[in-house]
Amino acid sequence: MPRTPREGPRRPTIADIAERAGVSKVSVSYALNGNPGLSEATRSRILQVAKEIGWQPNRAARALSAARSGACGLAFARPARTLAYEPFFNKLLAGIEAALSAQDVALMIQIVEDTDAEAAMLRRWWAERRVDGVLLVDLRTDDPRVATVEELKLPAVIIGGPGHTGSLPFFPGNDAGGMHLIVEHLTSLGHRRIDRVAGSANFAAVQVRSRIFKRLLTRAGAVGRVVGADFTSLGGEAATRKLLELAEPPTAVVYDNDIMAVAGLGVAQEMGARVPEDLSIVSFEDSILCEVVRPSVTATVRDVEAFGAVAARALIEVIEGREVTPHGPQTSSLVARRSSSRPGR
Amino acid sequence: MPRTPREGPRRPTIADIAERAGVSKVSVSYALNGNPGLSEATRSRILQVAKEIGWQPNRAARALSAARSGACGLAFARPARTLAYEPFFNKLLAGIEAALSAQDVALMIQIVEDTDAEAAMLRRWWAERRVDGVLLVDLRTDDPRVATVEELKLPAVIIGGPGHTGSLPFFPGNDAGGMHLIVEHLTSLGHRRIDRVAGSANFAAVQVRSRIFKRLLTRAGAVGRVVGADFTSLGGEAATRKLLELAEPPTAVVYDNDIMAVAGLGVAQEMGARVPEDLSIVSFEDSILCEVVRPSVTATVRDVEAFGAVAARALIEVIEGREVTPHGPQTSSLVARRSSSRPGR
DNA sequence: CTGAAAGCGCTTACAG
DNA sequence: CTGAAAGCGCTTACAG
Repeated sequence: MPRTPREGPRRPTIADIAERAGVSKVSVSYALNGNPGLSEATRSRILQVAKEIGWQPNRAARALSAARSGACGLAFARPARTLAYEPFFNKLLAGIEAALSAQDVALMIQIVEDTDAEAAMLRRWWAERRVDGVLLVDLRTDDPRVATVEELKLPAVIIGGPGHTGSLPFFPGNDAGGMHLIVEHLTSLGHRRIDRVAGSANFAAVQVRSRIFKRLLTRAGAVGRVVGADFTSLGGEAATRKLLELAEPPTAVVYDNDIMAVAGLGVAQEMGARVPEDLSIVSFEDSILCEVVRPSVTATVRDVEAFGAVAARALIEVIEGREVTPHGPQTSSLVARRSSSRPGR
Repeated sequence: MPRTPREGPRRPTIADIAERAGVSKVSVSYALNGNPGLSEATRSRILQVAKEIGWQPNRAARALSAARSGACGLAFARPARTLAYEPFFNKLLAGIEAALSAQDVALMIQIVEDTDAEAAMLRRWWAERRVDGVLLVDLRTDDPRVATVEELKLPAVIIGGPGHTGSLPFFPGNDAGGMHLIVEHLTSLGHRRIDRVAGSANFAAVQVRSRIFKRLLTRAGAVGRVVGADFTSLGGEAATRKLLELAEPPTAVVYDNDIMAVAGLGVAQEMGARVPEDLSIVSFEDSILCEVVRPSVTATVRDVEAFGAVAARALIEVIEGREVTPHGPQTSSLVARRSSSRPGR
């Protein structure tokens, strides 16, 4: 006895449309794809029938003949343990997703441990024709993904940069601008000893921030040290402790993300520092974390959703072989909250 | 001039394998799919060649002939504004993703505004043969998705329940158990007036919690009111304000998620209530938010990642037409932090 | 303006 | 144990 698969309603094909409209399958295909060479009357009749019977393209068939999957991929390299809390990722995902689905492109996602695993994943997606293009996030300074997509000629767009982007189009996250806002905020409050707890050093964005941070401090006649951490709360705590135990502790600390900033705040308070009187704290990247702690944390804000949407639309351009219009960095702003004030009061 | 598509390396097909191995394409297909009826020698030679030339199946071709996409879908109904902060979603996603990719199944995701849009999306995925099955999360009491997948006979698994699950397999999130832990914690501390700030009333899980909450209070000889909110910080704030302004304010409040709990904590403190001396606060659902605020917030914890993985594996069973082994609720535990103590001290 | 043919890369019966 | 045929549902040249 042949196995009886679950049936469910029948899914109409272009053959059904052709039959009902009294034309060939080819004409149906032409009408559906807006191909010229069909009378307006025929075309609209076909489209009418397609709508009536609720036809939707079989994606596999279309992909096979058109050599296009109609999907884009986002492989996200994060150690499993850092996954729970990711406002940046969520917003980015929402923006990408919205832009893609508006153009009827699906999004395929995969979470991997590191960028090497991600490069392997990209290779696999390519080999399986699963995706027409990919978005690359969290660009590293020595990033295997760039060479991989270049080699495969897989359409790709980098969310991040500049630097280390190879020949790929990239969308800078305004690291320089954000850092500028923060240093300006603190120096104008009177701070002259500003330290920074940086994210993982192999992130391209972190290097950009480090460079601009030094330059801005010098220009403002201030001094500052940079302690490396890894974007986690534990890293933020350890780095903060180290800084506050120095002979000449800072009057302000800048953190490369919200989670380290909030962790640093907790440690500072435990060590008896009053925030902001003894120590000002500023986070590069806003989130609800910065809002709910006491004192609330001053932070830079950027429209991450829009950022993701712009990059996703650019990827579609690349896939369709069009030129990508170069895009300036995201605009940032600074939300001054209770964790920053004039030093020593 | 024909457009020259970007070339890149060539992707080998089973025809290439067949040629190099000196067999027919059918034999290759048999070998690749572990189909019997091939000598061991032939099979291993074919697999060897496939590996050598780096063959990967063309997913579109396989999907078209096997009527299987090799992908599952997760459409996530959330108003855009609540998207930024979602530890539960992130953990669930990580668990689902890990389980699926371990079995070589891709994950397709889509973010939509509400469950009606999600039902429409499911219908579309089905019509396009984009997915072989779907995961349903955040089950509502009047959920259009259940009827939709039943009608389409689209394999589906519900993350949540019991109740409102129709004929579909479901994986309960242990709402009863979590609530039990919380009420037990508070009553054993001596609380007798325990209120609750509930999540959106149309969530099936919220209704389960409400029912068990009442029952447990009665059994413990305690009293309590339930104020509805919507899982957002604004909702949590308003509800808390309302409760604390009552003639007989509670000595403890239970919140249906971390974000409302933390928002409630802030409001309570602003209103002059000392936490936990005047008011104990407990969150149903732990997250870093509960850890970073002062006082830190007592919360119930469950292994959301494992939860997602179990459900995803069950979906694969359903897709393959096997019986789904019924699964008990997740195990929960309670992390007692600083926000809860004996009342009135 | 319209249609018959070929093909995308696989899998699934079926015959030897 | 092995292979030739047919077909999945589309699209893409090409001929009328």
